[in-house]
Amino acid sequence: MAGGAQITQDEADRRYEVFHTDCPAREMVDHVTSRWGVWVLISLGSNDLRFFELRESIRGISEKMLSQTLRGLVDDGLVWRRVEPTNPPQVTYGLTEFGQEVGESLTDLLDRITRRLKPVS
Amino acid sequence: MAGGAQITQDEADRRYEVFHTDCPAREMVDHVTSRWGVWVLISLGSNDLRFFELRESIRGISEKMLSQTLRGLVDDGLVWRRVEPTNPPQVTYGLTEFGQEVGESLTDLLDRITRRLKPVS
DNA sequence: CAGGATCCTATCCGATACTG
DNA sequence: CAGTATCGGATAGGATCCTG
Repeated sequence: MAGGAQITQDEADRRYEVFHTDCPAREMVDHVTSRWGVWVLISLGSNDLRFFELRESIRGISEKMLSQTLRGLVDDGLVWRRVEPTNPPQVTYGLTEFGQEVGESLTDLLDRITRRLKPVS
Repeated sequence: MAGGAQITQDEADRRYEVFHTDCPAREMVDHVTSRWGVWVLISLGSNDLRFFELRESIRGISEKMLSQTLRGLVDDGLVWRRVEPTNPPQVTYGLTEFGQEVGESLTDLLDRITRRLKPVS
């Protein structure tokens, strides 16, 4: 901070809106950064996955929370859902364009943290 | 996904570790993406702030959650805390180097979401 | 396989009151 | 100003059982 962050009043105003309780962006961020949403979005970043694949890749998640989280992300337009009417049924999830954008940020966040925590590895 | 994400087995293995329940990186991500942690880190990204400035800039946060969140972030090494022994006392918070890295990712995430939600503004 | 429904517990979190 | 302490309600989330 020493240098002093120079921002215009306009930028400050825009930023301030975001912190308002009923700001739609804030709500979306809260969804995206929810306990399990983060990991679903990161998981789907590298591959489309089926329900059980997600459950197995995200250690510790319950089926209830996985389906609940997925439903929320689909509603938010971050994740798509494709049902194959086979027997047994197959349901695949993947990221929409928006979801990919968001997922990249989250993966970047994870990478930065991982790098810090394991300097040598 | 259309292009197909090519990752090596090594990369896949490394990524997999992260999803393990007791992975330290995962715990850190959970802290960072906590309900209020996100907004504290983003707020401090542009300026060091005092307690009441944070409380006022993050609409809807209670004093309890603010101090609790700050304590956690300080413990994690993301935020520093400076006490001026004046009367009345002044306490200032700011981002450590690590906190700045993380904050940048979060700000980037917020920007992407904001841009999506207001295509024209 | 992919979930929905139910029950129940842990915790989050806000409101309020109090302290240095 | 910058917190802490306590209480109680809301909600997240796990376990289990059940279904198409």
